[in-house]
Amino acid sequence: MKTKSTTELNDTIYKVEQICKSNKLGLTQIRRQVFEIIVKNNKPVKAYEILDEISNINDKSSHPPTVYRAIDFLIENGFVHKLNSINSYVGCFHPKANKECYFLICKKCNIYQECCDDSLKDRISKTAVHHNFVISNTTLEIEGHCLDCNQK
Amino acid sequence: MKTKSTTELNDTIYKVEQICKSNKLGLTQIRRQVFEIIVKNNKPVKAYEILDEISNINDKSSHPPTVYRAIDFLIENGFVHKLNSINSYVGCFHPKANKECYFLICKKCNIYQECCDDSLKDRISKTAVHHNFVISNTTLEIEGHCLDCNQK
DNA sequence: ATAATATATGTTATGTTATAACATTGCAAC
DNA sequence: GTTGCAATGTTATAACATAACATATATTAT
Repeated sequence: MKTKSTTELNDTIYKVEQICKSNKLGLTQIRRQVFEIIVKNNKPVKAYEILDEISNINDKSSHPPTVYRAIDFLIENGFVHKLNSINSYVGCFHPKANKECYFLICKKCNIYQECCDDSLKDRISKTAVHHNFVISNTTLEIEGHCLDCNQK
Repeated sequence: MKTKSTTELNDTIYKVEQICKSNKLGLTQIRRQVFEIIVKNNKPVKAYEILDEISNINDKSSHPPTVYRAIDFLIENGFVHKLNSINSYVGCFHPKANKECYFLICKKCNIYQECCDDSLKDRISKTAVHHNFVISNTTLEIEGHCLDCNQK
């Protein structure tokens, strides 16, 4: 699975900054730090891993609520997604473009890919309609093995 | 959302008993109790709720591993599914028929429905193929509101 | 029947993930 | 400059889950 380039990472961070600016969302230092930790990791990150990194960066120990609050902010605004199946967080590489994101998670190398194609989205929404159900939030996480790991 | 009838519940329990018998799976007392608690609740159940009920039934306090081990057995054999988005467990009403199950979960009344249609399954598997990905496990949980709750 | 083995359960302790509740700070608007 | 609000700090604890080892129960081979 292809990892993200530095350019992609910086673009993503820049994009989020712009969105926050134009929407008057307070991208405070901590929120920014948490976001950077998540996107730069390039793999799903755990809340307590973020907590450790934040503590290191700022040279003083932080507490869980600090991190969870930042994560909440980032999720609310579509900059980060939670992978429920592995209690981890990942950056969104097309913030605001998709409300819903679907993921492929490689169990071996732990790298993930977003797979938000419309046909899948359509299929899910048709399923909901068929059951008279109004969607507020969808979790689709496909675990397995990516091409690289499968060939090894 | 329609709840399950007593007949359906009993059928499900009976079916699981038969599957265990013919596959030489030890459906021990605790495993059976945990399964019954899950299916009879008719809504997603939390591990510690099960723990309480088990303790009541058996008139002595049980410990978390007892419940989690039973859950593991039931999940491994396809009798129960975990809803990762809400850390809860639900019974499967067509055990063994589907390896993967997809769910609609009403945030208001907390009732859930399975929605394992083939077209959805196909779409997901096509998505995986398209990304050169081999699926081992899929989590699809659609949260929102069911017809009844929406009309209120 | 009995020993050997495997399977399941009991028990204690602890690890991991997440939030409640309240105090404090920083900053903008009046 | 004080009121109000958003964000953060801090303490404590809730909620979810497993490791590790002891004991019991079932299965099987002899």
